[in-house]
Amino acid sequence: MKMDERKRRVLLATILDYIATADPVGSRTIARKYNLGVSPATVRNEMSDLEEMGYLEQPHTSAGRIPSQLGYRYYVDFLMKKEPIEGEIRDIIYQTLLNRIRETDELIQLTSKLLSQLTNYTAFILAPFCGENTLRHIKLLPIEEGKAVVIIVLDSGHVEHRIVEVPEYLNEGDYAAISAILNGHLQGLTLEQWHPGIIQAVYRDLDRQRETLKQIIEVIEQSLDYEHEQKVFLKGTLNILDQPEFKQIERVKALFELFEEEETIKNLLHCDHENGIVIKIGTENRHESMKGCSLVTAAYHRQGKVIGNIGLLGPTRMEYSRAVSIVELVTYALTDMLEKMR
Amino acid sequence: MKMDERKRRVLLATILDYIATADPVGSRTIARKYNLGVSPATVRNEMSDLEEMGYLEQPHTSAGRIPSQLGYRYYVDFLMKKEPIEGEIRDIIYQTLLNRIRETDELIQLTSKLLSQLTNYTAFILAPFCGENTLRHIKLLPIEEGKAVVIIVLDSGHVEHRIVEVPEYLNEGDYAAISAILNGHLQGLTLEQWHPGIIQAVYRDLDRQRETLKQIIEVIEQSLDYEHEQKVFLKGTLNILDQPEFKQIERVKALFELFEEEETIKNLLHCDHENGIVIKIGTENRHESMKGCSLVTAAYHRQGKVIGNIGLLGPTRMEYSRAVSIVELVTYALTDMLEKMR
DNA sequence: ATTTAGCACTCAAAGAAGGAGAGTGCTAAC
DNA sequence: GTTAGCACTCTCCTTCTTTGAGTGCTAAAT
Repeated sequence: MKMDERKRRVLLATILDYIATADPVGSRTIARKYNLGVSPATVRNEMSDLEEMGYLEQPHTSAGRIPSQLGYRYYVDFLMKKEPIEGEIRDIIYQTLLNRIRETDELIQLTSKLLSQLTNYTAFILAPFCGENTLRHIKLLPIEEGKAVVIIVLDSGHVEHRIVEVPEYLNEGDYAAISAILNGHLQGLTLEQWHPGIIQAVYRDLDRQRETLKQIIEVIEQSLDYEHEQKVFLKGTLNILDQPEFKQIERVKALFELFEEEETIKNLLHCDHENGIVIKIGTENRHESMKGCSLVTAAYHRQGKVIGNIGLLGPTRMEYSRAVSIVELVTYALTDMLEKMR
Repeated sequence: MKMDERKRRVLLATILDYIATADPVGSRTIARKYNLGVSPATVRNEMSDLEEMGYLEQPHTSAGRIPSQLGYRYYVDFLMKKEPIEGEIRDIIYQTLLNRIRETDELIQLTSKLLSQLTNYTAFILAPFCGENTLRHIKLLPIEEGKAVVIIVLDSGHVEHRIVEVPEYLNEGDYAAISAILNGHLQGLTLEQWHPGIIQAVYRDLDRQRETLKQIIEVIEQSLDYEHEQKVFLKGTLNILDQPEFKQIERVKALFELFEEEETIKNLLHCDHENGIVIKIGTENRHESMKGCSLVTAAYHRQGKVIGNIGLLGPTRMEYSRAVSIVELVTYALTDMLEKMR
């Protein structure tokens, strides 16, 4: 069977109506509301064809039709028009974010909240990945007898501190010496560039403090490694509860449990964004609990390189056009803001 | 009407059975399962009396009885025996926590997770409050052109860092000078002890860097103030979904929304713990969304002073005896751990 | 004066029966 | 190719009935 213009119009009308009402759509409704200029009977024939082609399905005979996963896919790929987003929303986004470009984490936090509020779906953001981290600067500062804090400054500009235990007899000179030696050996290196020789060189230069050095090296390692991990920000989970397809607690629970698995979320968001936004519908997400959910994902950039991802999760019946427009807008805004923070 | 021994036994049996099954309890069940040595008819009379006294209620005539809020209250105050907790659980608690006494936040995080896992309810912990924070030490370190990090060490041992923008022309001497001046004026003071004179003194000593100082003073202020705020740790929210009383999405949503209001949670947990554990049943929590929920709370101490609270939230039909025992155990363990961390 | 057996009564939950309504598929006419 | 007409299907809603658990009351037993 071949797709023709009228079939496309019927499919589009069915999908739009179902997205708006969540009720199976009948031939009468379509003929009346979406003035196609044909009678319900004709629409009926077309719908029957569309069902045979796999784009529509019937919950049971004598209910209307609902879009199948394939139907949504066709819609998203060929029929959907991007919703023109009012300048108002663009303004809201920029105004909300512009005042908060001090700390990356805070910015991401805010962006994900904004995204979920604008759409009433659930927003994910993968925090910016700054490539292999190299160590710019280390400093060991005393805080009290037996305790010190290691300040770790990464090349990305990220700063971190960790508390370590140190011998009580250390004096100011010792602190300075330890800092200097660590800087001397480790500055400018990524974790991958470390090798036993370097660590041994550190110990050789200051063997008296072997125990302390060991601890510090460990926290630096953790820190380089940790920053290498992309944090996941998640907002608007409760929006799910407003969707009629999530009336049964079991589905909600399954999904919420999924939300707690960071690794899974990352995998869901990591896909090929060469050509911009990617939409994954229902089982395309390859995850039992995601059945009935769609995910709109995008990537944001720095200097032309992908550094993080944005995701928006809703029911398969989600308002794709609006979702895509807003995700796009938020992605641009975030890219902008991160550029400004440099 | 007077409470007598047999009434108490009937009430206890009803409550225990209802807690175990979540089904209204009939006279037959009680007479049979909880061998009181009397016939169902007698039990029926007693139950009727207990209903009149307000301890039991009927969902409808010809259902069994369920405990009223007052019934639970009587149970908790007079009938409940603490469940003897096996040493096994004590061991689990200590083993889990002992390896993690490096960072307070991590310890609290882990403790709340543990509490929720052991009980299958939702666990809250208010992070330790360390009294008015005084500033022990400040240090300003350069990180890159135009950026520096302020390291703030509080008297509680807590360390924090914040990034500030600085003029690009600052040299090493300037950094040292700024650090020294700030330390000189602000060391050992709480936020309350700050006054305009002190701030002016800082500016007088280093007026050239007025802009930088202003920023730094602001972050110190934030930091002292922020640490003054008690963070709320929340774990096991999804456990709620396993309870039959939370079949309707609306109730779940109301409760989850409550969970996002930190202030409200704090108010719920802050109550008079002079005599140990406090149990608040249903509307005793004075919060619409908490209808049908009970909260077992406790306080943990340092040097005899309350520094934080622990809460466990379940349905009013919760296993109070087990909950209380475990909350008690976890509270002791946490107090212990924090003592060791000093 | 309690306790208990007996029995009528009540009520929710579960099932059965019967429209109503929305929607379909097919056929025949346009 | 399109459409009117019509029989048919299936869910949903309502109403009715049945079932069973559990009660409350009364009168007899202890």
